[in-house]
Amino acid sequence: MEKKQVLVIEDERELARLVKLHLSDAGCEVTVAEDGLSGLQLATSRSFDCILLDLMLPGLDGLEVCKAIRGNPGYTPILMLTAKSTELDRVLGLEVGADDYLTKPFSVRELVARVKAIFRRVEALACRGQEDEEQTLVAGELVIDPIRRQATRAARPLQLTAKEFDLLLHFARNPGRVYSRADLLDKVWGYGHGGYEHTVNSHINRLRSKIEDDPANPRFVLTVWGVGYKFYESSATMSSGSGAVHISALRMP
Amino acid sequence: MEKKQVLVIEDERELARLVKLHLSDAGCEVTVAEDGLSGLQLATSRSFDCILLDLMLPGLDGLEVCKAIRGNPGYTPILMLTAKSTELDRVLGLEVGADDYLTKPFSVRELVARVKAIFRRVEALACRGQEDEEQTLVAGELVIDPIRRQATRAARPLQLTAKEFDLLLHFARNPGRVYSRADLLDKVWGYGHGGYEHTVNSHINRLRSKIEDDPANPRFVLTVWGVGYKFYESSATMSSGSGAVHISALRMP
DNA sequence: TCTTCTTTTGACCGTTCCGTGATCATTTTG
DNA sequence: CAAAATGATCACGGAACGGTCAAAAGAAGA
Repeated sequence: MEKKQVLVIEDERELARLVKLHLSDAGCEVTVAEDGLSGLQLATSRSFDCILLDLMLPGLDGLEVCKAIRGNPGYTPILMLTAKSTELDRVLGLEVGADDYLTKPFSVRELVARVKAIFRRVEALACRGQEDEEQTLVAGELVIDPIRRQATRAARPLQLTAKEFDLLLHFARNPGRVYSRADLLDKVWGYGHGGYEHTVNSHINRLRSKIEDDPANPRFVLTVWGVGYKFYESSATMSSGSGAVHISALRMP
Repeated sequence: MEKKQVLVIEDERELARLVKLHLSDAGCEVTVAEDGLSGLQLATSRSFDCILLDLMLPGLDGLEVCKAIRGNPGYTPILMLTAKSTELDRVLGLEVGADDYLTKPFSVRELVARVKAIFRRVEALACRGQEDEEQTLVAGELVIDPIRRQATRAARPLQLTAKEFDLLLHFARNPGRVYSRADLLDKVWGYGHGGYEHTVNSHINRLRSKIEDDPANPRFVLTVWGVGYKFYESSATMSSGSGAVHISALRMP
């Protein structure tokens, strides 16, 4: 499984550093924003698996940031960090759409535990607890089952060849990420394969003809001019999500 | 690999002796200080790879020592030893800049494991570079994601060509720094590209037309007359200053 | 071995993008 | 204030790139 992407919006540098350190230890890829605005912009510009949000921020307030994030499509769990533990804050935080809540001072250990708990909850809902390698992937109306090596579109099974399937699987496991042809030759064909990069073209072409409605205007496998290809990344579905899981059930009681 | 230098600041002689023994076994060079003041003096007079610091010390308190060490230049990981696990470790993690903490009683085995973990982190940090390469950058309302090769302004994705994106990425990674056209040709086009410097003009122009509100009065890519170009540097005025982004603008289209 | 399916290679065409030159605007210098 | 130097803007042609299709080469199965 890819590293979990965590966004930390926190202006106290020392705390941010510490949190980043320990979340990295826990196997997360951490991005830090030091004020509300840049945090909000990051959150709306790309997808994360979890957002840690300080309530007290310079400039744009944490509550505002939270509201704004929730105003956008897609659902990312938000863990709020607050200075005071008054009932008002708590209610406010949850009302605005935070999933969990932590009051300062807290131990970093506890914070990491809460983040992990969030991931557990997401996985319990989204996945069926299978091995990551065997995880069935969903992207829009595409479903890719690595075990059966079977992909379907809108419940209709697709007749993909081995390379086509490997290609699609690799893309679907890394949505949004841009790969050069050389990268793809390495990852899908295997390292040190002296083949022509043009070969990739051909396979992309045939893959598109099978999975796209209109291969000339692809919706899944997109061309990045002068660089390579990338797979469509839906901001509305979760990275590991099976279908459009609406996670209001993720809220803590 | 050279032996790691560890400083142990601990007044209980028996514990200090035990810790020293096991850390030496683990291949560390251990120095012991028996009170806060001498520990602090040692920590500031020469460099260590890691500091074990007891919270309860005669004379100068552990917290004070930690703060004092952090007040000095340089960064040494600090592992704190605390007596009770209730309020203390919470305060610890936040207020002062400890990297990790252990609550007494602890097994020496665990302590050694923690110290090793700290060294792992430091090393991972040192031979890092990939993470920085992949870091998403934020500059005002611009967000630049190298992995996806996608830049957004106020959550709206920008359609940049390969060269335009590379140019922007190079600028964003070195904000405030002035580059001559020749520099940019070297860095973005590649060393030994016999092209005209005027080419850079053209690309800057096109880039501006895509990322600037008013390309004639650019806010991101600035001209330095007679020299070249530089990227805007966020200053203290950034969060509230000219980059007045309305939150409503951060709604996804 | 033969057949069939898959993969690779090659050739052609359309599109996009980059580099260049000409021209206009702005700043600096004398 | 004028001339010179530098930068901005724009349009165009060529080159690089990607898409497409078909044929050749290779692999798998009967």
